[in-house]
This record gives sequence, structure tokens and C-alpha cells, in this order.
Amino acid sequence: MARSNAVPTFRHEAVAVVFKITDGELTVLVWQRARDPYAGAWALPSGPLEKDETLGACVARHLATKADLDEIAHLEQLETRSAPGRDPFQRTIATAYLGLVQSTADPQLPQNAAWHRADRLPEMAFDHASVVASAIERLQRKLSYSNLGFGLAPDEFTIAQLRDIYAAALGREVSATNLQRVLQRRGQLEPTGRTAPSRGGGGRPAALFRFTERRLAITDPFAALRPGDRTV
Amino acid sequence: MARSNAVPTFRHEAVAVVFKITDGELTVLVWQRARDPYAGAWALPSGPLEKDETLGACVARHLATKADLDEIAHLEQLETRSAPGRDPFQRTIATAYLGLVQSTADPQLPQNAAWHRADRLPEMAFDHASVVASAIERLQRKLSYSNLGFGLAPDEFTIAQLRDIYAAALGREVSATNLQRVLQRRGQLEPTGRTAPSRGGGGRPAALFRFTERRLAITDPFAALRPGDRTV
DNA sequence: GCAAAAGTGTTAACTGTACACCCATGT
DNA sequence: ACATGGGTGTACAGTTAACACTTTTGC
Repeated sequence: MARSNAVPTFRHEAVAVVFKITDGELTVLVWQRARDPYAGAWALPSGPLEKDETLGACVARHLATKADLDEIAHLEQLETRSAPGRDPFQRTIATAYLGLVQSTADPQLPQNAAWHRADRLPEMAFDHASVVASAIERLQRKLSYSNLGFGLAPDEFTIAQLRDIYAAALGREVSATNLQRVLQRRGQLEPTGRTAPSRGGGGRPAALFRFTERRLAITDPFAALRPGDRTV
Repeated sequence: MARSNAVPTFRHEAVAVVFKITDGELTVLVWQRARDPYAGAWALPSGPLEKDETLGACVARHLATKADLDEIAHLEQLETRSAPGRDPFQRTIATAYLGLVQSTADPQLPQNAAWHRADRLPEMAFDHASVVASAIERLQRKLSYSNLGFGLAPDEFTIAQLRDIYAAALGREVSATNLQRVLQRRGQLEPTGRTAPSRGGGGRPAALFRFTERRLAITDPFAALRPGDRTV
């Protein structure tokens, strides 16, 4: 008590790092800013939190209205940035989210929005460059121990297509052979029974696969120190 | 545009889930609330964010002043809760942190604070029960692929003591033999050269070990889909 | 000597990478 | 037939759990 309502309040916004595989590259949805601060620089989609709104709903709303993104395959909270100087005009606390869009989606983007390669970002506003770096790290780690690939891949795909998606997201070569075996052993993939149409030039037609689950599942929970059989 | 400054602001607080191994059990620092809402229930240490303060500094400040906890071995951000109804009196956004205190520390706690067993929490205020659940999950996963044990263990310890700490934190039996081998192979442990004093009743004196690093290091980065030698 | 606790050697299971080989199709 | 890309079999390496065994102490 004493001073009754001396508790300060803060502007709060949600920021989205939305990834999509475009032309075999990992890309991020960014907007070019028209106004100061950072006029001309690129920024992540963001928007202020409304009075009775959840942060998750705030991200989804902004992505659905400002971009045409009502088809987000996956959305999860990343982290909250609170450095006092991160917005030079007015102190704003930002909670970042990681979003994934399937490579087959092709939403209508406004003029000033674009998918930019994640490994060669342009000049970014605020602390958005480091937020993207965090998101890439999270994505790459989570691709290793979960079925998160469903968020980037199409509904149906060949192993070669999936390999290209993983290679783009992980930033390194991936063996199609071993990717298939690992993901199938973990129960992430199942064959649809159909084959992809021939692309000309011969070659055995590729079987089509799909993810067995289209929501996040941890398929490799213990990197080490796993329980084992005896120690129940 | 239009309405110039219609952006709402919010109360923001930092919440801490501080773990400590006490008497061979994983315990959490909690306070018994004196006032409504949730008078009588137990709550995590928390406090409002100040005007020019970082969230991380806010947590550290509250733990250092309200409790005697200036010796936090590790502190990291967990997640931010924004459900409008989580505080029935006044909407408050809360950012949760995970903190670790070494088992040898014994800070002076106020009357209404206590270390409570993490697996048998009392009636908790707000959404704090689920925040603790998140923190336990994070702790257990991170113990598997990083050197986070340094935050819970003493500066020097025998393998048997370390085994008990891991067993308490993971909630299952752990083999001292294999724990030592895994952590030593990963370069997390090093022998001090000394041995622990005898505890009577015979037995070979235990060698003392320490963690080679006392800050977070990911020692087992790739659960799977690891790069390999060829795919550079 | 004997019990007790610590530490080591060894084996087997599992996981993932690398690579050779076979399969199915278009030209 | 043959080239081309898809898919499978197999060997090998690395990691970890399980457990028997040895070592070092107190009594």
C-alpha cells in the first residue's frame, strides 16, 4: 500500500519471425519502414497488444490482417525483449514469436513487405536482427529433436523435396537417404501410397510422403542421460 | 494513424522460479501471500518492472532484496504469460525466469518464504503452478544437453553427491557410474585431485570433482541430424 | 579379514552416417 | 539399351545403459 498506484505501465507489442522456404532458401517475412525511427530499414511484422488480448492472439491477428497470413502452420513464443533503449522513441517491451508457413503457401503481400533470405538480412530496425538470429537457432535445434518440419514442408512431398527444405533451414547439406531413415524411424513420416508426377528426363518416380502429425511433437526427447530400461 | 496515442499500456512484472536441491529433493522458492488475490496461497517471487529497468535486472533485484539471494548461479528467461484473467484484480503481464541456486547456499529467508518440494507444490496463486511446470521441463531437458548442473551442484562434489542432485532434479534414479562417464566425456567435469573426508563406516574415499565451466555451455548440441564429417 | 563405498572394464543395444548397390522410368 | 534420379542394404562409428569386477578405505 502506501503509494497506491505508483506502478509504471508499458507499451507492449508482439513481434513475429515468420519463416518460409522460398526457392530453396530459408526466408523471413519483413517490412520496409516508412516512418522514423529506422525509416527505410526493414522490420519484422509487429503490432501493439490490445486491451483484452493474449500475446498469441495479437501475433495471429496482425499476421492475418496486415499480411494475408491466415495459414500459419505453427506458432510459438520465443522470448521477450525489454532493453529500455530498444525503441529510441518510446519504451516498448516486445515479445517475439516464431511462425512457420508451408512452402506451398503463397500469401498476397503488401507492397512494402517481402520474403528476405535469412542468412543475408538487410539493415534491420530495432533489435530485430538479433531476434531473427534467436529464431533461427530455435528452428534449427527444434528440427533436430521434433517433427517441426511439418511447418515448412507441403502437405505431401518427396524425400528429395524434404531434403531440400531441411538443407535450406539448417544451412548445410543433408543426405536424403539418412533423413528418410531417421524421420521414419521416429514415426514422423508415412507414405501416402502415391508417387510424384515425372519431371521429365527419366528416373524412378518418387514416392510421396506426409507427416503423421501436423502439430508439434517431441520425437527425440532425450539427447543423453535418457532413462533406460532398468531405472524406472 | 487516426487516433494518435490510443495504444494501451500494461503492468509488467518479472516472476522467478528458483530451484535448489534441499535435502536431496528439488525445491522451489515460494512465498505465502498475505493479501488478496489468493490470500493464503503460495506464489513465486515476483515484482513490478521499474521504469528504466531490464526484465533480467528486475528479477535479480527482487531476489537480492526480498530474499537474501545475491548468489544466483544461473538465471535465464523462460516465457511470458499474457492471459487477461491471470490476475483477477488488474491485468498484469508476467515474464518468468528460471533461476538456480547451489545446494550449499543457505540464504536467510523471510518468515513467509520457504523452499517447497517441486513435485508436491501447495495451492499456488495465479498461473504459478503451470509456470513451475514449464520451468521443471526446461530444467530437465537442459540438464541433458548442457552443463547446467553447475547451477545446482556445490563448487566441489563427489560423483555420488552429483548423482543425488541429478536424480532429484530429473525425478528418477541416475547411475553414478554412467553419469560420471558421460559428463567427463563431454568435458564438463574435472577432478580437483583432492578426496572427500570419510563419512565413517569404511569405504573408499571419494574423489572430488568440479565443473570446468561455471556458465552455461551446450555440450551435446545435436540430438540428431548432426552434420557429420563429409557434409561440410 | 571383512564390509562398505568408490571407481573401472567390458559388453550389448541403439542411433546415425557413409557408401555401395538395386529399382523404376523416360528417351 | 542406357542414362537418370529414387530407394534399399549394409557396414561402420559413436554414444550410452547395464553389470561384473577391482580398488581403497574404516573397523
